[in-house]
Amino acid sequence: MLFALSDPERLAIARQLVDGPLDMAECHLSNPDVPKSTKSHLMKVLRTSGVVRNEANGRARRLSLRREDLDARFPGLLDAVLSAEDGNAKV
Amino acid sequence: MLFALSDPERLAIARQLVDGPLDMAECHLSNPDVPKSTKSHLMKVLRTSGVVRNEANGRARRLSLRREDLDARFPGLLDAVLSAEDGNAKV
DNA sequence: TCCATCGTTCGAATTATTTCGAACCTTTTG
DNA sequence: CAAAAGGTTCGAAATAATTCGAACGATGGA
Repeated sequence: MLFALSDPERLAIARQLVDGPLDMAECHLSNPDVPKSTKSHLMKVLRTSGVVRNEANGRARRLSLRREDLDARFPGLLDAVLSAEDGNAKV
Repeated sequence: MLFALSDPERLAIARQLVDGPLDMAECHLSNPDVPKSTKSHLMKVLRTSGVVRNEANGRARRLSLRREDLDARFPGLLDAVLSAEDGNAKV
């Protein structure tokens, strides 16, 4: 999990999900030109590390933070990570 | 910082320093047979990411957690990481 | 002084991550 | 039904991180 969030792009994704689920297309990367396979891979890392959920939603994909699971397993960690340095710093 | 702590060995080192500074030789790795250059490199990652301090102490090296600095920059993060899952889980 | 101790740094080899295009799948729209 | 939209997966190439031995530096003791 720490590894998944140690990448700025992945951390930024997690931050976008803090206010509720988003369809993949609504999740923005810092560089809007990365190919979809790359974006998909970023999601996969977040997914396999247990940070996000990724369920089919029509032809889209609904992404959501796995808050409960994470808070249960690592209390305080997610909050600390997501709030760290107001989102603009290397974490 | 998250990256530095996302490695189990480095996290274990950080945990050993939570109760106070230690000389490098007193810091134990899960595998006691790793060469010193490898151990030194692990420390370097922790050092350059700002997690630990490493000052000369005679011919030894005194390692210490940079608690204040880290708590100031990432409030709650260190505590959450260090206490997560009682130290035995992948974080 | 000379030598052993405790670590660091360097470079090369290994291993792991990231990145991207192409092929593919499913759902929606025309 | 065909084609477009939205994503996933696979494989290969490029990057980055880890690992280790060897060479080095400083300190402390004989």
